[in-house]
Amino acid sequence: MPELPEVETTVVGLRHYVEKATITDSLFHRDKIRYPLDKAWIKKITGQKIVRVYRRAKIIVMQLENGYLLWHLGMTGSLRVSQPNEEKRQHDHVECQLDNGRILRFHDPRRFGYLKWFADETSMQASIAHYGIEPLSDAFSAEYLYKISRNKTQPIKNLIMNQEIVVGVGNIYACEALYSAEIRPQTSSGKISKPRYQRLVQAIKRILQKAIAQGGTTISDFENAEAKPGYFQQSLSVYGKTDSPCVQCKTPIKTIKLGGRNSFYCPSCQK
DNA sequence: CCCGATTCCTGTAGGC
DNA sequence: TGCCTACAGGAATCGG
Repeated sequence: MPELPEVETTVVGLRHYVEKATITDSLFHRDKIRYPLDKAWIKKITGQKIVRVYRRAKIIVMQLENGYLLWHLGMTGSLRVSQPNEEKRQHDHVECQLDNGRILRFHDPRRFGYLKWFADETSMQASIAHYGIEPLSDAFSAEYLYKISRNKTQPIKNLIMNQEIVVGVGNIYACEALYSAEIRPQTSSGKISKPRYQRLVQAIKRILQKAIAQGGTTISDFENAEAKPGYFQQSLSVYGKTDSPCVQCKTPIKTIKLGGRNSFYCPSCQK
């Protein structure tokens, strides 16, 4: 599931091939993925140079000369740059031909991802205005989480996965960070002390940074801009490890459902 | 306001 | 071996 590290890995990989390249043609192979793909966008983006590529939350933003393309990878999406001679694959829903010969391809078997086009910065910004702060910024601190969580009974895992509070943390990294911080995922966020939030914030930042350095996590679908998998799955301690011995204490890893999502934790290490 | 349930979707895994 | 069902979940939306 693409979370912040996978999106960041994709953006860094894309940059080299697509920044300063011009879109010469595009193909939409479906009427919609998560949201409708408007064929009128093709005319708008043809002939446009890709000025800049960056990440905001789990979104890949491509600034064009006359607007913005926003890509979301959803659950199983990837955005890659194919060589001119590479065949299109099944589930490649969007293709953009670039003037350097490469082809930008959006691949997404489950189609939870999306592409949106905006004509100006104001409308683009409005569409992402609900997003919270970036976890790798200085604004993401123990003080911030402590303050925002007072009087909340919501489980801490749900809180840190709430994209209106902090962006980019999904199921995998939420589980891993809570394990590292020795906090059970179901703990009431309002009952967590500031020192424990300090541990959690540091764990989130450290794990996200390490995962970026390892090119993200590939469980089944994720591939980077060059169609290569990540390596962070080797460093996972609890995610997907139901009944496996905890790497610290050998206690079997437990699974519970929180907010409809599987949550993995060590009942001995995490309190 | 806040919570959980539902929806979108297909590849994969497990049971029989 | 093959068929069927359950499950995975990001995020928008809906209902209590």
